[in-house]
Amino acid sequence: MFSHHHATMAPGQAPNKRARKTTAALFKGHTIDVARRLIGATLERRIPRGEPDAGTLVRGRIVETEAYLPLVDPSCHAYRGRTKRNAVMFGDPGRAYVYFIYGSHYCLNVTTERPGTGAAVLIRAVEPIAGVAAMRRRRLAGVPDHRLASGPGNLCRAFSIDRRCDGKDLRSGEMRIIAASKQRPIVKAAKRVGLSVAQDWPLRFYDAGSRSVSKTPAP
DNA sequence: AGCAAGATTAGC
DNA sequence: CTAATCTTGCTA
Repeated sequence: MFSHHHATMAPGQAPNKRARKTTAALFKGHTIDVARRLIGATLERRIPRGEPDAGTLVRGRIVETEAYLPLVDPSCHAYRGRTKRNAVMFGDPGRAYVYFIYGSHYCLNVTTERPGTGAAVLIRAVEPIAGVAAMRRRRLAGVPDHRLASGPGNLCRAFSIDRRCDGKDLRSGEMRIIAASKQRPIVKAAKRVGLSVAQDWPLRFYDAGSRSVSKTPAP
């Protein structure tokens, strides 16, 4: 079916040195920089076997993120130390940290900072690029294309992301993030959503020109 | 073992 | 504005 020279290369991965290098650099540096840099990057996922649309490549352009800072941020899941749930936050950067919330939703994060330091960036919304039909099948009827993966829970639903994805390396494989190759969009900052502490910290970043940015609750 | 809270969402 | 829904982590 696929003929790759390297066994670790995932189907659909560009065998391009420059692209790989840029992608590796995506997760380096401070959490806030990573959060900004992720705007305009591509989230890509291959729908797992045994599910509807298995094998389909689903893709979206990241348009909204939130930074959860190391050490000083009381709203960061790592703030009160390492637990079973947040363990991957304390591991290597560039991994998926996926958690379950409110009894029904998953949220996808990218781990940041060096091993031993817990921090992450929440991916809040992507603009669908490919696999729109597969996304739609997972979502409620009547949702317009541009809102299929808008909001962290909706995004995970559309991309079939759940706790099985926790700890996965996002640089390659069936779920990965590819750095934006061309120009970066205008990135604006705002308060993070849904918090009870550190509510005013301007650590939410979004593409001001995208319709796929999530609708935020009124202040 | 029991319990309260939660990085959300859809529906009224 | 609020109910839904259940895992996690903390306390006893």
